Amino acid sequence: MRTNLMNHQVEDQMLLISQLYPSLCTPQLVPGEGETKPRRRRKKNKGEITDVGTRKRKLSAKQVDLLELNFGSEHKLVSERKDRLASELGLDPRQVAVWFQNRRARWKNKKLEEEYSKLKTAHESVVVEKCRLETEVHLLLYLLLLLTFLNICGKICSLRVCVSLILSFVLKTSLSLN
Amino acid sequence: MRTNLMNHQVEDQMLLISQLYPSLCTPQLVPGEGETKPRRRRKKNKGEITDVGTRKRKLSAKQVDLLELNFGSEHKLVSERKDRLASELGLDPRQVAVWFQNRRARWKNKKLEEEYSKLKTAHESVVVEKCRLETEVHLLLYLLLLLTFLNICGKICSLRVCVSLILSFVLKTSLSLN
DNA sequence: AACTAATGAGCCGTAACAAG
DNA sequence: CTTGTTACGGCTCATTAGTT
Repeated sequence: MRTNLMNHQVEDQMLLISQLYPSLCTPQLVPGEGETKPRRRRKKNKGEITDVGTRKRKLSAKQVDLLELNFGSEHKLVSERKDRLASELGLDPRQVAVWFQNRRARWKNKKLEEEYSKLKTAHESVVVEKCRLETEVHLLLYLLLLLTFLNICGKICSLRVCVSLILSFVLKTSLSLN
Repeated sequence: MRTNLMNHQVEDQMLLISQLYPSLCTPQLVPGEGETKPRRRRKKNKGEITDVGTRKRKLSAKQVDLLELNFGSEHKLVSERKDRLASELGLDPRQVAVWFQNRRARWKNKKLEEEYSKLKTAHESVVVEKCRLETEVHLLLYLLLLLTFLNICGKICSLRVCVSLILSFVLKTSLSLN
């Protein structure tokens, strides 16, 4: 709750104040008075010296709105539209052109930022999927190993069965021969 | 930042400004009476673009070099160093502070760009690896299928061998019994 | 001690300009 | 026009210092 509440409409009042009490705006230039205690309660309007020279450096919200509207429909600016806008807004055509230039630059930067965040999310999702695939590969390798092992075991068992069968056959025949 | 304040004063303060920063004072600021909005150094359409002596809007290469040197050693700026730099460069301390602020902003943007390109390369490599893993998964699935098939075939063959063995055994015994 | 206003410094957004 | 640079206004935060 400070001077930041004083916005566009208050500027004129501040201007009036600064005109009525010009000494308030230049306290540092005359610091020799009242050195005893009154250090506090210096003019609080120090931040916005909306003097005659500095008036309206920033465009008003209404002007910006209209400019944004026009920018939304078309980023480029032909001189015809520029002049029309300038007269509508009460601005210098040069100011309108500069505003559009800066706006385009800002838009470009914002675009880049968007690209960055998009790329970031895409990257993260791809990383997640890569991890998933890695675990899948590990699982599949394990399965492959297991299956091979089982295959070998099966072969061994089959071999054992065959061997036992052959042995029993041989035994039986030798016994029967005896 | 009292000088910042004085920058916003009315015409009677302009004398002070010009005394403090004669090289920076733009002459069109002094007669700032009829200008409604555009207060700032504005004179591009005036005939006296050629008074280079009073202009000096851009810092000289030498000044920028020294500033860059100092920025390289330390991005932050304590008031002591700021004042020293300002006196060394013949600049307003406010200008030095502003320059460092802008330089930090530029550095930040550059950093972001670097981050972007780094992220991009990382993203691309991860995408490549993901594709590799996908083909690997496909290959492993194929191998798994093949091995399972071979396993089944092997079992069938083993079964056939066993059956033939058993059959021959039965035949032999029956023959020997006969 | 708690409260509160003033102040200083930093960051952000942006106007204006300059150079290319 | 685009890109880069200088400067300013507004905001936040931490610190300081007068008031209660």
